Amino acid sequence: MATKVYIEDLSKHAGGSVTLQGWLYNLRSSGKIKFLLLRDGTGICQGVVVKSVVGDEIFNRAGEMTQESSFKMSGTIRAEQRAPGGYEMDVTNVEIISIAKEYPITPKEHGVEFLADRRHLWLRSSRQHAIMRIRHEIIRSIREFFDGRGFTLLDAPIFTPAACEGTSTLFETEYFDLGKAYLTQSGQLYGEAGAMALGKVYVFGPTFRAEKSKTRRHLTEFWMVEPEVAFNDLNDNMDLAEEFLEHIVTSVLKNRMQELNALERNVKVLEAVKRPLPRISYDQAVEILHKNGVEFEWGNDLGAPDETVISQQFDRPVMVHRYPSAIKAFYMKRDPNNDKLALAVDVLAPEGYGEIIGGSQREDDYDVLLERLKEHNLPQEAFDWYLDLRRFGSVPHSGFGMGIERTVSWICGLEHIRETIPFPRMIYRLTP
RNA sequence: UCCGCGGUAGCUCAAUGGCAGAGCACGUGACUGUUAAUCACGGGGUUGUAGGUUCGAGCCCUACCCGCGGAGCCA
Repeated sequence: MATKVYIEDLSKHAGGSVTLQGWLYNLRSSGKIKFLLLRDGTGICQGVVVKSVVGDEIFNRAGEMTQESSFKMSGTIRAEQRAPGGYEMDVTNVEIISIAKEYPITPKEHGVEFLADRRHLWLRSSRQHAIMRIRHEIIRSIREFFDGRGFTLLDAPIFTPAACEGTSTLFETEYFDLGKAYLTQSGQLYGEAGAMALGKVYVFGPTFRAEKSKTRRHLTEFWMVEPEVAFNDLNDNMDLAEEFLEHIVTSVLKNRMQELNALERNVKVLEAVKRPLPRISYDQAVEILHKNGVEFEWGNDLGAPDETVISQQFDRPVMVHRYPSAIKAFYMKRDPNNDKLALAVDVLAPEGYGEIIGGSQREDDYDVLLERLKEHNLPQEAFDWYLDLRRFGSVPHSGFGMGIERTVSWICGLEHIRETIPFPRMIYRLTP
């Protein structure tokens, strides 16, 4: 048996004799010559099986395989201009591992429900493969960004005793003798505790929202990365966010161009993501809406169609800051120059992908924060530990949260968020 | 929760109230350069469920089930 190699490393083995292991992506036959497309998770390579070269037994064996049968093929690697990957194999031997039953996902069109029901198989398709590789690159670059800047990863709990923004959107479960527990909808409050301990932290994990949303932008379970930095004000926070986004997009362009091409993504849009990102106030955003003929009343939150209109004015993500405090969370600090505004910032992705980042400078004054809790009718006991952060050496601090799946959706240019995560959880989907 | 669209072969979809169809997939055969290969032949159906109108319903009506998209909410 020749050396076992992966398809992504084939360029190092040109002219060499190797073995590939994988699954049959497709088979084309022309009488005395067969073309086997082997998929191994790193790429797809075509093996050319010629009857007069391998003999009847191996030739017929190759023809027995069905789509997604697992097998090994050995032979010589040759540069081939016609091959999508640049190389193909002149096969000398084929070894079947397992013949697949009739595979439901053919290289033709399928409907959404059909594919979603077979998500565990759908992941094998080249398009899903490309998305998962880009998702991984995004996550890798996120960790690289923070790890390279002195941040400490702080894992927040998933079971929480109370809501951080009200209970209506929380998944609830029984927790032994301690009553109800909720699945976290954000690790932020714990991130703030971490920032007071370690200065610069990031929380990275799954979050849960029981919103009955049924759109292409919503999951009930999604991943969020949430940096929190002591002594950062709102401007520092925006500086961090734009440097962060630039780093992620640059990394994907550098390391996953092949996958972006497989998705037919227009990379010009991504190449434009360079600092500085435009920063506009909520007031300016409202002006833009009015100029574009959108009826919008100051004080309302921006809806998805409003965000699209605003983002279409720019060629890169846009930061909208200083929203009306009435529509923002209790922990956001008010603007000292205008009590009606919160020191909040949302980053809107281009092309109508909407909000991918939401953040703020946090309220650091004990008395003000206590007042906000009361205004929002939140139970003070549940937040006593959080108030401690203001009792014992409170400092200005800021942070933001970025939704991984919306970011993947935008960078990949996808129609629907369900393709951005291996096994999506949505209001009407819990399987597979 | 509300609004809109849809459900016909394994898949994607056609079918003026009048014989249930095509492409792909699958099976058999042909083919030494195929790229979602091509060509020939073949097997494949309780038209989402229940009722109603009609000489006759995939098509019209009622209810329900399921799916998709959007709004609100949010990342």
